[in-house]
Amino acid sequence: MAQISLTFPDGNAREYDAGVTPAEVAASISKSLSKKAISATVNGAHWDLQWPIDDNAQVAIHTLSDADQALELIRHDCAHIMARAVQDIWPDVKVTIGPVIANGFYYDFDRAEPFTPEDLGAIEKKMREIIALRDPVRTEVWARDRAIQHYKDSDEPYKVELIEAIPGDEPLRMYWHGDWQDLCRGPHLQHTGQVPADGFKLMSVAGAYWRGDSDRQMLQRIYGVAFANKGDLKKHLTMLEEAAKRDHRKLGREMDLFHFEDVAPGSIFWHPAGWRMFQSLIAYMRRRQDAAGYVEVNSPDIMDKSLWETSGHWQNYRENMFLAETQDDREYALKPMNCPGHMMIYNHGVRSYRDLPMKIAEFGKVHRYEPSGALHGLLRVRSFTQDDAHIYCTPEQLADECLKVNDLILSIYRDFGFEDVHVKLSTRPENRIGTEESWDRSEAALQTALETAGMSYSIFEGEGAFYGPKLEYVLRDAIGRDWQCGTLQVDSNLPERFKSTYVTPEGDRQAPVMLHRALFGSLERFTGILIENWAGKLPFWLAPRQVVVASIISDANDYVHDVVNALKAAGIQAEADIRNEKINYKVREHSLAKVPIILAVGEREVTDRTVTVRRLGEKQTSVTSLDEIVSELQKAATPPDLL
RNA sequence: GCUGCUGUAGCUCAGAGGUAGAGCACUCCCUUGGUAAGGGAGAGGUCGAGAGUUCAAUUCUCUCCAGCAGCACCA
Repeated sequence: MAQISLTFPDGNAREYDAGVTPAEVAASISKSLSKKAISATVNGAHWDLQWPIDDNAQVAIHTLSDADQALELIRHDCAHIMARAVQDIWPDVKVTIGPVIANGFYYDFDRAEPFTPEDLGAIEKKMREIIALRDPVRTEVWARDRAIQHYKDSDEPYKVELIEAIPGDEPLRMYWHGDWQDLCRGPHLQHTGQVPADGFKLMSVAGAYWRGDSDRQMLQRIYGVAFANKGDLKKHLTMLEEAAKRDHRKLGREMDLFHFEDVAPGSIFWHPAGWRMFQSLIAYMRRRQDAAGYVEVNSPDIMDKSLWETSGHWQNYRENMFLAETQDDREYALKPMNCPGHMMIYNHGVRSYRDLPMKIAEFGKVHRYEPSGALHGLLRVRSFTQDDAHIYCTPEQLADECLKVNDLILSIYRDFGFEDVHVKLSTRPENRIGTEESWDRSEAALQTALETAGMSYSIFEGEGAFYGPKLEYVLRDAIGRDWQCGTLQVDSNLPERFKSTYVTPEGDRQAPVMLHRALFGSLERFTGILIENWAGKLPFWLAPRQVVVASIISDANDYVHDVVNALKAAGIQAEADIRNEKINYKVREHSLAKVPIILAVGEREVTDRTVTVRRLGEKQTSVTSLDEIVSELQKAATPPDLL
């Protein structure tokens, strides 16, 4: 038998027979390693302990203390153990697929009756029994035909379909533990007992389409989370609780920011405090765009169908547009996008190369009939306000304009405390319009902007819009969640459809290049993200309510109004609370409403012209003169771009 | 849109085939209290909408509407 040389992480090499498995290698090193081993890395590939190694290789044996490999295997084995548990309890359930996902795993099943929350408990119990069996995991490579026949015999139609969808006739890998068997790429753990019995939890069951296709069978998906130990699981569950506490729908109610009604699903009723915050965002963005050379416009909300036919929206998105019925014979639609309106503004009159770049911005409210199941608080609504702008420029200006947008986005996100920003670059899809040269130019402009700015980005091949490539800006919030907000898209479609031109220095007419960009994206959505990011405790300049001045005794009520007036005169949002309640009561109520500053005034403060300051989250109070607190809060109320 | 679950007072929730209850919030009275709920009284609900079964439906059945979780979608 041929000899091969395996090199270990410490640099030492040893000779083995070709076809040796990592399990045998581990055994040759030590008995304890052989017991603890879970998998290996062979020449960079994650390798099952049972897979043979045929050539010289770099080999590392993993144990449960190698977090990356361990978590992947624990989660993957959990999915299989769950499927086995389900088929143990309900033998007629059909299995499909069960991959590893962030923090855990899922498995999709086909079963006529729905799984109930009680069922999840029973499945968990059965899983722990399987783990306790410490069943060895076994794997074999089967010919494709044999595998198909096997699944036909065992009446697992989904597995048959999966195999038939795998191209070529490469052999397939089968796995077993106990009598239970699944088709799987692997790798897997050594035995079921390596899954920590107290490190996983089944979370929920929900519908999911077979193969992600909404035209196909709806399956039942059971989600679970799994970690290396009980402590990590608990940490994760605590994080979920923390996220639930930050839910902007809950905070929106508690802080009295907005609400929804059945008569307008997906549309927001903004209350005074929420609307103030919303308007602060618009005011901020208006200043930033003004400074960056944008001009603001406003285009009609309802326009004739013919405009939407010209833009192409009618053909592509008619199902998702709100239509307006009127007494005349014309058909109108509520705008789902601002761009066609901006095209009309651009096209009104003759544009010269001297006018470019022309940056048209609008805080336009767009309406889209989103599928009912997609609606979610402020994050996915049917009518929302975009901080939308379109940049018309020459091909030569394109790269520079992309860079400018990128810089503006980053600078703005930084003002909101978002430093961790990732970009997704989506390139030309199969189904597209425009010349290869214009795609080359557009993609290069976006990529160059990212490179020049030193951005972290990933490329999504073929994911671009049919009219041009796009960037999507993803920011990470205070508890590590990612939110897609800004977007920058190059468009060679609309200028053509609307026959837009500019006069070149030579006196010719040429089509401008057009950029679509939104920085917050949807103002409504961004507001929701900010609420969740700050858990409702927004920075003072953005806080929906800033100051409550509360009287301790009714004799201080007049002075309360003096203080409120002084604050208001300084541009601070202040309210009086002179209700016939004790100060404890007032402090509790305003603290729960997350008002950042409570100023309490009683007999002493009236006499001394002072206030007692209580800051949200602090128990300690301090006494300050009225003048001092006004100037301090005035500074705190200044938006970051005006500091 | 699809699968499952849910819908009772402004909010959080209990309840039962014989037309409803709690706490908080609200109104009034007493209380003027120094930093997370002072006391008392009162008002408030076609039990999401419609239809069916029944002597009787808020409760059971169906349809619709809305919400929640996920999937699909997101110009």
